[in-house]
Amino acid sequence: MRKSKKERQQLLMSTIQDNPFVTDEELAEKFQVSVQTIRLDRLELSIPELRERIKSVAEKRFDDEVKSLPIEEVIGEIIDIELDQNAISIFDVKEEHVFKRNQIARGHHVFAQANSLAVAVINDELALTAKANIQFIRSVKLHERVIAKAKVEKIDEAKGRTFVQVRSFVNNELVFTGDFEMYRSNNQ
Amino acid sequence: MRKSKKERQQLLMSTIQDNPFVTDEELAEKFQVSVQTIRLDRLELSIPELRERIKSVAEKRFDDEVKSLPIEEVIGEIIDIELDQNAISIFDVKEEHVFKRNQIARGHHVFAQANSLAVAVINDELALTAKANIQFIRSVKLHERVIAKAKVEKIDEAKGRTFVQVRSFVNNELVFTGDFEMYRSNNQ
DNA sequence: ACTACTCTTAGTACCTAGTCATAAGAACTC
DNA sequence: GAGTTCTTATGACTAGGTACTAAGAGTAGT
Repeated sequence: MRKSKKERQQLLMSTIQDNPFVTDEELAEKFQVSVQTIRLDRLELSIPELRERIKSVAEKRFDDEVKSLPIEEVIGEIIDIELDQNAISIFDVKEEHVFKRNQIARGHHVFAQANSLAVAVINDELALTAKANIQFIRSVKLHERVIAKAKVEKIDEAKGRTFVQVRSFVNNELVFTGDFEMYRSNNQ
Repeated sequence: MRKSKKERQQLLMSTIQDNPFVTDEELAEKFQVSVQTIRLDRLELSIPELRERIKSVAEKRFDDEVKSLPIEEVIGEIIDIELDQNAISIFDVKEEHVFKRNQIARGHHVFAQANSLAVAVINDELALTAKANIQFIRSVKLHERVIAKAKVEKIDEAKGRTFVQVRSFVNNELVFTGDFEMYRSNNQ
């Protein structure tokens, strides 16, 4: 037997939701009603026509592409630096940095902030990370501001190594520490 | 003066490439030719009509979504996984991952691949990194393909910790190792 | 100068997947 | 049986095309 109007419209919504590429004709066939009925339904439910639906899917994809490019680029903003001594950077945790399920920042973003600060503090053309010993003390959540402080512990000119300690805080609470052993580029 | 046919078709290609949402009429206006000429050009260049272009953009987005839902949270692409045992992912180093000056991959990308593989291999709602001991053995360069292999070393049910070792290779050469101590979410 | 050829433009018929408006029949509810 | 809602049909119109035919403009070869 054919469904009631309400039932049909409910199903119509979810059908289009998970397949926006379906035409009115296909829907009419599916629900055993006329094409006109489907169109009335869409009108009542404010569901745009096939072509508009496809277009908006395509546009969203375009937006996403523009958005996801610069994410990897910036790993915190350096607000203070004294080369070969210390440096401070801030990093605001946004939607794109957290696990969706629990809003906890993914470890590699917190690491990336610390690591790139360790690279920046070194007064050299370019430093590379050789080793790191890191510890995540407590998880960082969405919208928290992480302040990373790097301190150069020791410079071994002979071996071309520099040891940097980075501590990251949220509201003065320690959330991460890392001891980095860095190559100096002249030794690379 | 108006461009030659070849020039116009070259430009037409790139114009549509970076904005598939442009109509023949807009193109005709842009190149100061008739709509029919644009259509002949598209025919010669095998460029589909606006609606087909939009549709294919939308479809690609859909494909991506299906593909990227389970993997999205992982840096690099997982190609093999046995939960609580081992996993393998590949990560191609592109322009956006390297220092411009020397084409060497930034450490945090290599770390991110290893770290997220360590998260993925754990058979649990969600794992978090507690500690990590990492070593960059040799630098990874632009266009190299990093293959990370994660191995679960020990599961401490009582403490809710899992120990994972990750080794990353480029052409069978070890470039990175990391020992990760992971929280299990039930203990979080 | 005439022919041959490419390039461009115009026009017609047709298509899909719709919109909007009007009308009328069918099915329920009071 | 009347009133209301729901469904279907019909006609006119739209965007953004395809496919095809036809004709004029410009250039090159002989």
